[in-house]
Amino acid sequence: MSTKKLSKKERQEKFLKIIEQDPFITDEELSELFNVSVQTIRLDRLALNIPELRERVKEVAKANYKKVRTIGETEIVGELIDLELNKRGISILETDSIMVFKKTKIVRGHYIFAMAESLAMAVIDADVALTGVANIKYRVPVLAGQKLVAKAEVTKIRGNKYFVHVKIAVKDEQVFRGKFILVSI
Amino acid sequence: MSTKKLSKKERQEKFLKIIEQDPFITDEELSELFNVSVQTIRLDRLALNIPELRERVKEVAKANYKKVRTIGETEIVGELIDLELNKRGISILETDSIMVFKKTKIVRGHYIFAMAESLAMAVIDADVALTGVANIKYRVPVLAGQKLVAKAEVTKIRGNKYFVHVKIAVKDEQVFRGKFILVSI
DNA sequence: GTTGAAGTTAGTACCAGGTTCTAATATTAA
DNA sequence: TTAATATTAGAACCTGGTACTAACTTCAAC
Repeated sequence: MSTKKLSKKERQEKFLKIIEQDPFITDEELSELFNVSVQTIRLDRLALNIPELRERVKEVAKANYKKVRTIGETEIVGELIDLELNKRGISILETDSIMVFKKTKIVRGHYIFAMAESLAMAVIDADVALTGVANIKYRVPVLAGQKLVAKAEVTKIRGNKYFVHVKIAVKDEQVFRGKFILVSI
Repeated sequence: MSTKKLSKKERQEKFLKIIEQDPFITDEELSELFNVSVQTIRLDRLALNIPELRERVKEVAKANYKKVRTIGETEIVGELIDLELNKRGISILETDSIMVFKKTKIVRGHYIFAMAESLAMAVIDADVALTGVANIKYRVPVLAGQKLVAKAEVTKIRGNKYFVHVKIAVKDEQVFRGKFILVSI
């Protein structure tokens, strides 16, 4: 309830910021905030092409629901396209802008790591596996939008220890390599 | 629209799974799916304590709104609680159930890796840094709910290369250690 | 000061996806 | 067959809107 009234322009500029910052705000709350009628808020939303509360909430929910399912819940980061158990496997991952550092647009290392690690896990024929040791090297920065191709190869199996090499490339350029020792439990 | 009718019990068991898998489904769609009336669906929701569609969507949105800000957008995974640039840093991360493998409830390696890597990056006094090489070891599995404390130490600086050791512990038990070589650009 | 356009407010009818309640009808088990 | 359980139906109400019409305020320009 800011007491002084802003001009239409000022209000609409602030509007955008507020909505971005808090998509969960109702028209009524906004009308109190700006000290204008609900109808004015709705005209503003119309002018600024901002969907109603419920649609905004749904957008946030859906956008993030996907994300949880890619780096959170699914058992593999990237898409498995070939697999020969205990021998080799290939997965691909389309990088996008949510994976990057804002400043540099370079894909954050842990996405690449997650891709490699989960492929290494998929490729070994064990019910449950844990990464024991990993030795990795990033060679070239990856930019948003580039398609990563990961190839994993099982090099040695000793008891419940699996030695897996993973190489990730963009086109023909290797951007990452890592050696993993996985332990099945 | 499964043609055969299930018993109340069977229906309610399936109900839970469906809602978990797709929180965006309306009562009407559910009623068609189960071949019962909308009222029955509502009684089921009441019995199972499942909130209405809009509340479910809001929950997903809110839960993930936070998460995007931790593993998606912010530059550091975990909470930075102490920092001496170019020397050392400490961060903490409360693990939760979305970070785990479903089967084992063990925290997925890349969360731990992301925590370590981002702390290593935070601790060096460079505008932008990339991980060049990392040498890591997971020692003990981490379970959901455990609080991770990461300590990073800069051991050497040579030109634009920074050598950082990161140790992560749960209480007094070390669960992870890693050596990172970061390159500033 | 008057006028006209832009900006704001008010009100009505309607919608989805519900809640809460009462009451009637089906199904099933004893 | 009957009692209990499960299911369906319907009415009134709710939130947070859309879409539309109409009126009222401001304020700048003449």
